[in-house]
Order: sequence, then C-alpha cells, then structure tokens
Amino acid sequence: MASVERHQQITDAVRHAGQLSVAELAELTSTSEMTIRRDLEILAEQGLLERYRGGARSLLLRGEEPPFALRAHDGLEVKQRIAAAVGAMIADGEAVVIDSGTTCLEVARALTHRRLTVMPLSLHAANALVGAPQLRLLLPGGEPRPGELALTGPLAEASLAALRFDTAVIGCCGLNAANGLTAYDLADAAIKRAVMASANRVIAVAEAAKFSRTALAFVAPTSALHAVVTGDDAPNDEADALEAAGVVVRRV
Amino acid sequence: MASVERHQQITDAVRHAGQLSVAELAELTSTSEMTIRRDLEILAEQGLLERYRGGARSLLLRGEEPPFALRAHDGLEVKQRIAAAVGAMIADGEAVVIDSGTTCLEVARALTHRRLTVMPLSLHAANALVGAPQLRLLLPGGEPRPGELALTGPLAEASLAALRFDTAVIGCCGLNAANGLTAYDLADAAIKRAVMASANRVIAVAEAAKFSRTALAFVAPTSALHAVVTGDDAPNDEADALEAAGVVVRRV
DNA sequence: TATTTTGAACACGAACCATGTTTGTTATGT
DNA sequence: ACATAACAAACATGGTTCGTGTTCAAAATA
Repeated sequence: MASVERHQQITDAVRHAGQLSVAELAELTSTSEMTIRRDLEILAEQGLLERYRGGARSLLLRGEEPPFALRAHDGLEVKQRIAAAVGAMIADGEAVVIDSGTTCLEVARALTHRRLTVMPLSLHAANALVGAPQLRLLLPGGEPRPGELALTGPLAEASLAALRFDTAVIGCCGLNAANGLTAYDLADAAIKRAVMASANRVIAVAEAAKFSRTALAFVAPTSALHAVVTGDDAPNDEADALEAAGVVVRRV
Repeated sequence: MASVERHQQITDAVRHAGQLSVAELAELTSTSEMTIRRDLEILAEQGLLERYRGGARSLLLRGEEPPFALRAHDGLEVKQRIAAAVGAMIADGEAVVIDSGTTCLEVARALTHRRLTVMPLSLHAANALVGAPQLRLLLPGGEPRPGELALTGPLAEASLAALRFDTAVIGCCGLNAANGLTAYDLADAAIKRAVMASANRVIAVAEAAKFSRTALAFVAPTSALHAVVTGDDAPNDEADALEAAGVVVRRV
C-alpha cells in the first residue's frame, strides 16, 4: 500500500502549507494529477481537507486534534509497547475499563486473549474485543462521537456510575505537572472523571509528546493517577515530577 | 465469491446429515479436500460445526436458532422490502429504537440517510449507522451476546428506562395469535419488553416463517403491537387475527 | 508399525485495486 | 461569448492479493 503513505504525505504537505495546488501535489508525490484528485476526494470525505478548484486547503487547524484514522497509525510501535506494559500490570480476573483513543485501542487489543471483564469506552475498542472467547465484554451507553466513536453523554456516565472497576486505563491529550491531565473534548473529560471515580486504580497511558501538550478540558491533577505508562523518550523532568507526586512511572 | 455459497452448502449438508466426511464434502462440492478443510476451519471458528478427524459434525441443533452470520443472508430481499416499508412508516425527526436481529439490521440500514435519532440494540446495527451524517446515534449499554451482538442486561434496561421513543421496531423469533411474540433468549425478551415500555408506537417486523414458530421466551401478546410488517407470503389466518386484535398489518 | 488425516509450503490463475491516459464536460477568466 | 484550465468518467494496464490445488512432512489413529 503505497497509497496510504501518499495520503499521509499529501495531508502533511497541505497542512504545512495551508493549501496546495493539484499540480504541486502531483509533482511532490511524482504521480499524475488524476491520482491526486482521487486522493483529494478521499481525504476530503474524511474531513481532512477541503477541495477547491485547482487544489485543496487543510482543515486541520493548528492545535486541533487530528482525526482518529490519522492518529491510529502514528507511532504504532510505541503504542503497542505501552499497551503490552499495561497488559502486564493487569491480573487475570480483573474488571477493567478502557478509555477511548488510539493508544487505549492498542491496550484493548493487547487484552483480547485475557480472562477479564472489560468495558471499552469507544466502539473501535468494542469491535476489537467482540468475539474474544474468555472476555466478558461490557458496553456503556452513550453517543458515539463521529470518527473517534467515543461514547459520551449522560447514558455513558450513568453506566459508569453503576459499576466499580479494579483498574481504569485512560488516555489523554495532554499530561504534565503544571496542568494535570487534559482532554480536547469537554464531554470526554466528563467521562474520564466518571471513569476515575469508579475505579480503584487509574493507569494513564501517554506517549512522550503528551507531556508537552495541554488541551482545553481539565480532567484531574496528576496526583489522582496511580501509574503512568509512557515511551522511553519521555522527558525526565516530567517523569520525576510524577514520581514525586507518588505516581508509578513505567517507561517502555 | 463462490466460497460463501460453498460454505452455505457445506453447512446445510452437514446439518442435514448430522455429520459428513471431508471426502464426501469434497465430492459434493467438487473441490479438493484441502479446500474443504480450510472451509471447515472457518466454519468451526464461527461455531457452525465441530471438526473431528476425517470430517465434521453439525452444531446446529434442531429448533435452536441458527447463528447470525447464517441468517443475515437468508431471505435478504424480503427483509429489505420489509425494512423499506418500515422506513416509510417513520417520519423525519422521530426518535426510534431498533431491536437486534437480521431483519432489524436491514431496517437500520434503511434509515441510514434519514434525519432521525436512533438507538440500535445491537452492535451490528450500530456499526452500520456509524458515520451517518444526519443521524443522531444513541447506544444503550449492556453485554453484547456473541455473534448476535445484541446488547442485553441491566445496563441496557437502565438505558432504555431513561428514554422515551416515538417508535420501536422490534424483531422476534416467533409471532402468532396463540402464543404472542416470543424470543429464543431470555435476556433478549426482557430487553424487548423494556423497549415496548419506553416507546409510544411498536412496529414488529416478521418474515412469514415467524408466524409458524414459537420460541421459549414469551415477550408480549400480539395486542401490545401497533403494527406488523411482514412479507406477502404471510398466512392469511394469522394476518386476520392480528387485524382483529387491532394491529395494523402491512404485507410487502 | 502401517495407514490415514492433517496442515504447512509452494505454485498457479483469477479477480481486484491502484494508477495512468484519453476524452468529453464543466467551470473560470478575459 | 470565447478560450483556457480543471475536472471526472471511461478504458487500459500493471501489480497485488485471494482462493484453490498440489506436494510433502508431521501427527494421529488403527
């Protein structure tokens, strides 16, 4: 599949330049203009960019969260390492709630063949877990946000309020000592808080980039976490601050 | 895809004979034994049959409900006609809850491009509706039953109890004047009752075969229904009995 | 131990997908 | 209104994948 990386290339180039012409993109990727047009059609359908006559402009604003399909393939190896480490921290028989997001989706995949009770908070993870023989799968209600398929809203919160989990695995958009754990989406932040309230142990997953980012919605201070699993390239000062706050830090 | 109809052929033959050898199946389908083995591996994974050395035996017991994947392609045209008719009975802007099952899945598909609020009771339907632009999608909580992916249990009932719908579309395993609406699964029957309690109007969908069948779990008498949509080959006496009970009957 | 069944490995062919080219249509600018 | 550029549909082509058959070594059964 050379096409997916060309799509990535186009998306990146358009995002960086703001807008680019079909001819420029054809030259950049050394393909025909027709191929570029077909690509742009697909990418526009995914909401990544907007076509205009002669080219396309990016719809990914600075600071805005890129769509799920894009993030899913980004840094997959790190996410899988993190997911494996989280899996090792969970004992058979536990009841686990897994947040939405691409890293948490990998965690769900890593737990597929375990003997556990699992409640995923996104349909992506739910679909990944369907059919797992030893797994007891539990779904919260809610409204799936387009693309992300994260279940939010009163129904989701009610589902969480009715349950108590051994472990919660939550993702985040930003995580640092100064601003705590933050999320892009307000409804998502509310869910994360509900999750943390109904779990005995909270494990946060966060690639290194998350430490230097802060999103709109505040969820909780870092002291509310019991453990953070991150990549081996996480900044030392943030890791130290977490440990000083009593959080177990695992770098993989 | 000639393979799917060969799978169907194998499943039917094995179910009819109880068990068959690899050689017999190879001759029946005029393929190689290796292909049969690969097919059996797939079918065994789906729980349709059980392999033993030299052949396979059916796991589909008489009277038991065949698995979802099998029913989904059976009588698809009728189901789609029924689904279209149901769609015509629903007005834009309504809040609709859609039951699990293959016929209801078609109803969900028929509503994809409508402007509605929809709560599907199975993950199959949920996945079919994800990404529909004009649709407000709402999911109940619950435990997805393997294969069927119908959401059941206390979480699902709680989600339903919190909502009021304009219309409920429910499927069934059996439907006739003598035994009312019946379902194979107890948990499913409980959900159907909850659905009916939280909807102003109840439309049941039922292919003709459902009228001559009665399943284990009683859900409700036919008088609890407002309308029944069925195929044009539905038995007259049952249709008359329904109309006598004040139920609108639509045959398509 | 002899025989049969099985599944992994390789090979072949068909179907499918992505790409490029051509051509007619549509939109834009002067 | 005309000329030009961009677009999209239609067709052809090359590459890839998927399904199937064959062969052979390993495993299970008698």
